[in-house]
Amino acid sequence: MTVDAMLDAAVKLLKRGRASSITTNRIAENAGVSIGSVYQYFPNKNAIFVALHERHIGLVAEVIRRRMTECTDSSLQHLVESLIMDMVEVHTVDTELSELLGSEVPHRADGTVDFSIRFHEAFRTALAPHTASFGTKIDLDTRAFVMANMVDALGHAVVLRRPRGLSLARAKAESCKAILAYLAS
Amino acid sequence: MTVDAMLDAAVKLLKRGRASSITTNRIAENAGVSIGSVYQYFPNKNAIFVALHERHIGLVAEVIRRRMTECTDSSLQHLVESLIMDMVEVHTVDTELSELLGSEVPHRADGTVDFSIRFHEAFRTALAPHTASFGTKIDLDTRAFVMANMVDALGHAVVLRRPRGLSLARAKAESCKAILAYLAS
Amino acid sequence: MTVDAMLDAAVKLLKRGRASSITTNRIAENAGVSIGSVYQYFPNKNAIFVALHERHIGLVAEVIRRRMTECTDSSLQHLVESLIMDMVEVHTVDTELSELLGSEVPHRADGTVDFSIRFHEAFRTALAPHTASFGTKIDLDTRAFVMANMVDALGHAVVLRRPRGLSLARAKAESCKAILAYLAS
Amino acid sequence: MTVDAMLDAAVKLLKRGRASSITTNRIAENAGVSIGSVYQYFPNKNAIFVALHERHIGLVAEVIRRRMTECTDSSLQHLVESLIMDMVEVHTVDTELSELLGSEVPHRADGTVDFSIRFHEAFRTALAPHTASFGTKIDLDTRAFVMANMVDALGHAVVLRRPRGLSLARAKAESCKAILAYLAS
DNA sequence: CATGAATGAGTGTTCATTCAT
DNA sequence: AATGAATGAACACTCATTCAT
Repeated sequence: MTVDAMLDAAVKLLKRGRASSITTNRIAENAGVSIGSVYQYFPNKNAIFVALHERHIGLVAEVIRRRMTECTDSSLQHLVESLIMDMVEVHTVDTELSELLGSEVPHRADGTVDFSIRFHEAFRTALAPHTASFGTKIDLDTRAFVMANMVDALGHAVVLRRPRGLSLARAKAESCKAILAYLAS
Repeated sequence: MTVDAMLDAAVKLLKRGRASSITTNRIAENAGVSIGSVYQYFPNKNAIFVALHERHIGLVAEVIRRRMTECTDSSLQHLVESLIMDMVEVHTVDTELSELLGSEVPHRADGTVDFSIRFHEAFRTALAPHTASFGTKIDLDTRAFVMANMVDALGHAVVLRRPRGLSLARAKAESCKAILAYLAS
Repeated sequence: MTVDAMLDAAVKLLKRGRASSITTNRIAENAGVSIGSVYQYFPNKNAIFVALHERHIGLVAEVIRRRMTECTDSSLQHLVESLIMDMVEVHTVDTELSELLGSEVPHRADGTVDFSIRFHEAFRTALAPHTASFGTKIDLDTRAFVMANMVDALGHAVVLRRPRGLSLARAKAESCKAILAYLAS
Repeated sequence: MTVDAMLDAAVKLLKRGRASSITTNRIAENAGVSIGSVYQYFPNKNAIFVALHERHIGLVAEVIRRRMTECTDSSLQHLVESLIMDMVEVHTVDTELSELLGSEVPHRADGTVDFSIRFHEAFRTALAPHTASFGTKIDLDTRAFVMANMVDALGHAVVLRRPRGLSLARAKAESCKAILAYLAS
């Protein structure tokens, strides 16, 4: 698919240099198509970045959504562990890209929305069956808000900012522990 | 100070448009100085962004460091509550700027380092006196890693991504509860 | 050819003002192309000057080389007279340009090499058949060196620095006489 | 003398980089004075180049003029040999500078005049006593024109463009031979 | 659909020059 | 006289975008 070739080219360039050094012509060249073709599929340069984000978020969304329907009847612990596992996996496939999408590629005017906001509903729904096991009665929105942010932040940090000396397995386990501790509180 | 006028001009422009639409000439114009003067203080455009990050991080760093020395003899709860309060306060002063610095201003090649990495040592030191009250014996590095990321993520989320319906006070309290729950686990 | 239009525009500007007052944008404008097109054919401004030199030197080189092969069997006198004639002719076509290329257009870092060095081999080869008629036995390299410099210097001077009162014909004749006198010595 | 310090600084920069990379600020810095002081002595940048040429030409002029008055009663051979010696000496003191002044420093709008034109009168006067020894009766202007150009061209070439394999002494001797051969013809 | 030469507004940056101190 | 911060016009060059083929 041509579009994917272009996005891949953009990713390749993103990894090579600064985001600001990416040009539409270079994307075309790296994708093996002419610059004209790029503009057949994208109205402008920014649309390429939007598509890049969307491709990445789409991946995350699918994984998360699938896991949540899968875990409808599972324990809270299983749900949390699965989610962290998924997040780590998704970001491990292409660690560098995950980092770059977060830090280099502009995403304000993208219409791109933050993880915790985008998946708020999903987290709400997933947590609903487990309200009984919460330590205190707190409305679901709040729980979903805190949990989503923890999953997002720890999922990224475990892959991208883990201090040497802390193994991946331990970091994942610790993240789950933290989230579960919160939910149980 | 001329430098500050330039940084303020950069912030002003950042709030108006896209980061990529900022030009050195516009910064000069908005700062009320000539473009030549900008280049007397900054070697190139990127240095302005670096300085912008540094000014912000410097603020955060000072607040955090001060609080941590202040809380040497306080309870863990007081430390955590103070930190969250500080983080929220720091990002409330200029919510929009905080958002922008995170999402729009490039900071990979800046040499700018992530919050949890930058303050890892500080968190380690601050947690050291409290190991006794941890639920399980886990090395300090791990605790500092998870806590720093929680403080960072929740501090930001509380100010910038709080769903309507969740008050600032509740969000702060919930964040503290989450962190303390983790430390106690 | 677009490239030639650009070089011609550069020449035109060179004649109008100082070399340092030439700008790439003005070259584009005068050549009737956009600035972008200039950079499609030249990597930078200096390359335009290099090309300018090369176009001129190419002309000289062709004329000289052709004459030398033509004169393989001619007398020394015929060779010298032909060369001076050629040099004068080449610089008379565009006297002003010749002057400018020597005095205004930078040519150190061009990789551009001086006349006597560039054509040293050609002169050596052309003189080889005539060693018998030299007054003294001096190695060819030395003869070629002196002769090349005389041809270059006098060829230019005759066209560009002839004092009023000295006709072109007389100046040419005198130049030939000087060179032949040297070779016969 | 401050002025000389500035000119020396200009020369130093000229040797280091391209002529176009010389800036008035860098000249000031290298001369150990402030940019303001540069403009106390020179009305603009070009005046610095003019002064540079004048300092160099002044040297040559003095040497030549002195030699010519000294040689009023000498033989033609002695005059020629002395002149070539002088030219070579003058350019050997600072070979690189001589090269640069000729090829890099702009000198059209300088009012700077070419060697053969500037010293035409001097050569005329110096040759006047020797008309008897010329091979043919040719007017002095013509003789002066050809000789001046030969002295200039060969004087430079001997120092700056001598092929390896040709010693300085041989090159000088050959140059004299060439000039004398011309005058005797 | 694809091409890629051409476009030209706009960018970061330089540097000759000024002038208040 | 000397200073050097400040100036800002002007420059070389880039790159998103178009459009005739």
